[in-house]
Amino acid sequence: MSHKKKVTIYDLAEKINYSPSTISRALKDHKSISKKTTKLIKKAAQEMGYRPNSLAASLRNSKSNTIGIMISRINRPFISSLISGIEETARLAGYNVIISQSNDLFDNEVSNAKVLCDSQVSGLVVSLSMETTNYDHFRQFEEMGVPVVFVDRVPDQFNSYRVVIDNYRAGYDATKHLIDEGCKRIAHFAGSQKMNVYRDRKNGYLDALRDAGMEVDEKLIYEFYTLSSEEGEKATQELLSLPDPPDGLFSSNDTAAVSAILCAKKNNVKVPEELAVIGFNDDPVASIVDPSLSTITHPAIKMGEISAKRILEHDPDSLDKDVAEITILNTDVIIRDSSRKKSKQN
Amino acid sequence: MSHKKKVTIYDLAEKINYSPSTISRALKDHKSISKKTTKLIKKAAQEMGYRPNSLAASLRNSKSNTIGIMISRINRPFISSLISGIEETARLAGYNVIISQSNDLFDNEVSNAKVLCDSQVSGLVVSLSMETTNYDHFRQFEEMGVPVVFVDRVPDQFNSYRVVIDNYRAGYDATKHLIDEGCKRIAHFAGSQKMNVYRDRKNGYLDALRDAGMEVDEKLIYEFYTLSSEEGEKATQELLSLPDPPDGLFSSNDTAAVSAILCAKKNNVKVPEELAVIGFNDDPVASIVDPSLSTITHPAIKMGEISAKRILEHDPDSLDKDVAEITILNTDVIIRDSSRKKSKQN
DNA sequence: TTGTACGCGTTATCAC
DNA sequence: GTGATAACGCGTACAA
Repeated sequence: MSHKKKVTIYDLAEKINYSPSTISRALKDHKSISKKTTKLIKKAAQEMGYRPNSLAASLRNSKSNTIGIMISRINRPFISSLISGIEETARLAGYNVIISQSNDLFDNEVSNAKVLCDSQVSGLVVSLSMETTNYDHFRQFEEMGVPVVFVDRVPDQFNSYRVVIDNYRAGYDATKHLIDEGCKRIAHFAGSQKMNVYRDRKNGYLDALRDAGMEVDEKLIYEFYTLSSEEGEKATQELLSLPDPPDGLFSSNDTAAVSAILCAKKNNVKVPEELAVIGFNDDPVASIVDPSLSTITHPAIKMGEISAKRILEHDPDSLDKDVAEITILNTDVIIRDSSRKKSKQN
Repeated sequence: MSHKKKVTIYDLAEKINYSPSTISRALKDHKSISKKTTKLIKKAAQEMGYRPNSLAASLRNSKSNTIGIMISRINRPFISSLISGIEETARLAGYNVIISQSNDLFDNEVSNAKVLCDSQVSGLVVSLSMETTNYDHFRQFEEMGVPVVFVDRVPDQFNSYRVVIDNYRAGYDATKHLIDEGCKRIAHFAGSQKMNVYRDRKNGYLDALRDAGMEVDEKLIYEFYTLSSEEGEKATQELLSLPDPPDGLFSSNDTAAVSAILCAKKNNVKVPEELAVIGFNDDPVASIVDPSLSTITHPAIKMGEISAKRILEHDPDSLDKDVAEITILNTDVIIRDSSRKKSKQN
């Protein structure tokens, strides 16, 4: 049982006595081919089971109609939704999507970039690894005229498309919410301060405190590397053991926030009465944990859609390469039970 | 600022006075090229910034070193972990990974299959859409000699690689566990009976009941389409309103199981005392919900790794196309608080 | 409106 | 050990 040989436009040409070029043109509805021949050719193509060889087309046009995605890990709610948004948009435009994970390691990111560049992707969507502070490995795309869109975790100095949320504002709003609920000592779980997202959120937190005339207590601020539940659990334990424990907590992600809630419960500390908690991302767990977790929305799918669109609509001839096009999306505070000290349900 | 032109092996050849073929061979450590020239050529390639054009190579070899993935939706815990496992394995072997979502629609699956086939993927990993009962769109891969690996949601009659868990056994074990905990009336949330996974789990459930001499009550069995939390909530409400409500529930996924727990709590029905619950998948929410949800493990990453390996190790010359190679992975019952009627903590 | 001829970058085959 | 040549399948000036 040998494999069916592929039918090419040459086979078609021979079969119905047209030149390969006519076939080629007809197949993509070129104006210069008469309706009749076009129809004829398409019919023949159908009958002979012709299938275009996109590899050949890509080589010829030196563009692959493929969007490359570089992320840390796929199996996280925010990331997988982001990818979902990209894929959906790309597919509708006839683009494929290649993914590669860095596992938050810089070296992986660099080698993945190389692979994707060599694969001639038409564009790249990137959410940086935790370790990345050097962005030279993205230059190669620039040099090839391949648009790069940074999403969420973006570099500070690199001219390119950027799709982000207003992390500062979100951090500010989250903290402000806790203040409004009556919190007097608010702790913060921050992520690596090398990353824009965590740095901005922390700055929002700090400014919200200052604007409210509250003192910043460094003992209440934790800088985590991964914001994992282990880290969250440990830090919460420490916080609750303080002589003057916090009565509020703003965590830069939901994972750590949830672990804080669970840890508080275990220590018989009432949430939200004794410790109000707000997280970040609105992961599925946020609405499941008891009490349900207040959090900040993170429009993952939408960010994915926009990122893909940036690439699809990218004009290669556009001048002004020096202008960074940045898109900032809104976030909302979702108030659930974990932070409702005053206001009661609804 | 024009784009840097690409350096080809011809440029290299011209520059250092060797033929393109020698360059080509040296670059891939062909035996017949002397160590010295190989070294020389590689050095020159480095200096001139040569980058291989994988598109051209793919065209020439008519293989793309790319694995295509077809799934329903990326942003679900099981699926994203599955993809993560595939990607990791593929990348280490120098393969790329293309993903496409069907959104559980048959038509999407068919058109995605066409796109991936035309993209000349070296292999395909598929988890079927909810609607799929016809598998003709996978024939085209067979005809091209492209290996297809079905994962988790697999067809009943299609000779191909298959990577699955023992859904029957898992369903049996889950039910048996509830029986052992003393449940007398056990309800079941099943998924579409067109899908192997849900059908097998249900059969396991039924047999476990029978083996225990318990009667099967159709009123306690729900067949859902998506096993969403909405469906779970509604059904739980109905179950709890029965004159003789169940005291146990085996749900074919965690999403519906969690909604059942929440619904029970809302109705002041004690879990597990009055209603013991066990789910399926071990999603992150399972350990967060209160009481924590007993469930069945679903080795997503491992299934992804195995699927990728099946493709990487596929021998195109292998005979016996008629033999389906099927891999069955073990699952475990994870006992948490939602089902511990008798045995107390630890 | 259609055909001719060449190039995209690589690699396999056959020579030397 | 190395070189010349012909493909892989398609698209596109240029010609007719």
